[in-house]
Amino acid sequence: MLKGHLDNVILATLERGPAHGYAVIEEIRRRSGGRFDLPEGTVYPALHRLEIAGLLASDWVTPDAGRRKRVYTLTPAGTGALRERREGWAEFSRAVGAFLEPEKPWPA
Amino acid sequence: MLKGHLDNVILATLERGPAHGYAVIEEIRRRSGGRFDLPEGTVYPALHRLEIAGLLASDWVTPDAGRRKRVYTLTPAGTGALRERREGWAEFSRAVGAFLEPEKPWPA
DNA sequence: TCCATATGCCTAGTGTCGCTAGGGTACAGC
DNA sequence: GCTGTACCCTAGCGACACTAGGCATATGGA
Repeated sequence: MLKGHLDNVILATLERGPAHGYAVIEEIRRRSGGRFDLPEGTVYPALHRLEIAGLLASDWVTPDAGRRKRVYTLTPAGTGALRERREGWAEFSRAVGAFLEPEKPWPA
Repeated sequence: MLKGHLDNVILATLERGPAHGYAVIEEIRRRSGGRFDLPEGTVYPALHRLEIAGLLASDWVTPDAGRRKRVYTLTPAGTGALRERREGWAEFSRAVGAFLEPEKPWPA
């Protein structure tokens, strides 16, 4: 469970270039060292949400070999949102860390 | 919003000693530098959940001056759970950081 | 040829979680 | 007396991600 940070992780994954849903799932699993093995029922609705929110755009691609794929690309709004969410994550993790990492108290 | 880490923060707060619900709220606000200003409707049900789960124990205290307070104490099970949750948080924040903090990739 | 597996997309329903919005009591200061 | 603060509680709601399904195409082995 990504506890509210699923969208951030998806946006960060697509920052490296467009990808279709299934590839996003594999990339997240790979890049997290297997920690985040997300079911499709989690990722596909999230991609739809992000597209409706204007942070992603999608195109259907029909390759010569293989199945049709829906390829998602980060929009400019998505890039901006990702930047803000990075800052949000930094602040959040620092604040929670102040409780769970006693050697790292909240900076005065 | 604490995104699934509310229980961890409460347990960590009570690690420093018993406290009643209202004091827990204030301590969390103080210790987070105002970042986590939790409504009572969030904290009280969480304390009840944690008590039912056996991680906290509570006693009603009637001081000479002032109102009755329900004071919560970490149980041994709660102390053990907090230790595990610390490790869980470390792993989680490292994994999310691998996406949102590009300078800190997932350790190989 | 047939079947299993992998690829690839999708949705309805559900449980958990934390918040909103309310309710109530007791004490202190104006 | 009235307001503000301390202190406790609950019902209901919305967001989120997961379960559990469905469906279609490509591929490789038996």
